[in-house]
Amino acid sequence: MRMAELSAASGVPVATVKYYLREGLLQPGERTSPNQARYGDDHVQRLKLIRALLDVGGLSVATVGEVLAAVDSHAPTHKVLGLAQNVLVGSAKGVDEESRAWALDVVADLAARHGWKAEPESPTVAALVLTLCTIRDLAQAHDGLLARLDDYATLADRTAEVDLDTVTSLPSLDRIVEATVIGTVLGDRLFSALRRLAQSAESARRFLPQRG
Amino acid sequence: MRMAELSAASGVPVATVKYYLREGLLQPGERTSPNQARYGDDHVQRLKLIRALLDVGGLSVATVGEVLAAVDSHAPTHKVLGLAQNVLVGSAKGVDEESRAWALDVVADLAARHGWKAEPESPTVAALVLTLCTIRDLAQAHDGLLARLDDYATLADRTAEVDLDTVTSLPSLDRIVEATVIGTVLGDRLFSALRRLAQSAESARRFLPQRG
DNA sequence: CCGGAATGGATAGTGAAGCTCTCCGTTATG
DNA sequence: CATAACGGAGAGCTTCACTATCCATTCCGG
Repeated sequence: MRMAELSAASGVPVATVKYYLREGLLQPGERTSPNQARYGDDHVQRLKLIRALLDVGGLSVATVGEVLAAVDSHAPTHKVLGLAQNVLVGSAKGVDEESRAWALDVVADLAARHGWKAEPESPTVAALVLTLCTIRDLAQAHDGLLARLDDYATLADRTAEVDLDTVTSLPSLDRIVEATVIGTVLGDRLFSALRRLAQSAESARRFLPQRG
Repeated sequence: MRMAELSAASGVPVATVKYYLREGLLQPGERTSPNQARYGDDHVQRLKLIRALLDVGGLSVATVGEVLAAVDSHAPTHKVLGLAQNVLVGSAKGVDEESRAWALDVVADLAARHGWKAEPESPTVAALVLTLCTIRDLAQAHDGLLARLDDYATLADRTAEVDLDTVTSLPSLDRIVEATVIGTVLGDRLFSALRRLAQSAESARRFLPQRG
């Protein structure tokens, strides 16, 4: 398969494929001459994954590069997931030390109650801290939301169980990390859409007059 | 409060405040002269909300403008939430008709089983359709994930109940829509971080050797 | 085996987004 | 009354994700 065919098979323009090659998102094809290369089905698959992470997952090209590099290097799964979480974080800038300490405390408590391991340096914890600080600063639904953190955490536990069931039901252990990345990034989008539909229905159930 | 103080109080640079004024995200201050204005605490609050939606929520300036306009116009809550969902959608371009029909079918079934109302034109359904089509196209965890859609939907129902509990526990009905927006946008980030931590713990529980 | 098309690779350019800078004439302030 | 800050408008800047143009080399149909 050559460039034009790869482009046709994946739906990604030739110029864009070249760009992904330059950025290291896509591994170079197998050389057949000093300046010719051949591509395979795995390149098509990889391109689809890249587009999914970019378009649906909303990751940046740089983040996709890091995630894919981690996937290819057979890094531990949790590390890859942490990188995928980088969607939003950017180092939690602009949070003052007092808020940060408070949030870390909240997270530590929560983690202890739910048997989680919350390392303060992980991107996930950073994201959580930033979100908690922002909620606190906005103050609107502050205590109400914090009082229900445990409820959310319990639901997160259940969701994670389903996530792991999904992943472990996969046949090929080879692409399991890749599938986990897909599940994580697209799973977030999926769940947030489902949650919105459920909110709508629940809201109607509570506030609209009963019929029937 | 004048421009410089507003900037100091909110942590947003003067030039950026002016930019948000131009874009209509922030309502103009109260005029004290033909070309002087005064700002209040609500402007500070609004600026914090804008930054939260931009930085943590990841919405675009244009989307924030639409969401805030909807909030200010006392539009129905579900409409405001639909707008906030626009984070990712962009019209679900590039999905062929067959995939689209399949996904709509899946969503309709799911909605029927869970008592949801899924209008095909809503941004939420569009987001769901795009995500489902992408998952199907990637094929990796395809059937495994689809087989567990109902599980996720059930968890989404539970989450929505907690969401509604949080919102209805608020005292001031005035800012309830605003609080709902915050809860929705930041709630997604919050839940996804919790889910990641829970996944990590669950993964360790299943795959690491027991200790103790 | 020859000539036009396609290829890999490099460099430069494009357009959108989100600010940021500079001016300007006016107005508050010590 | 000087000077600093103000509101407002426009242009400029930077980053990001592509996209377009070149070029020398290589493939491929006749």
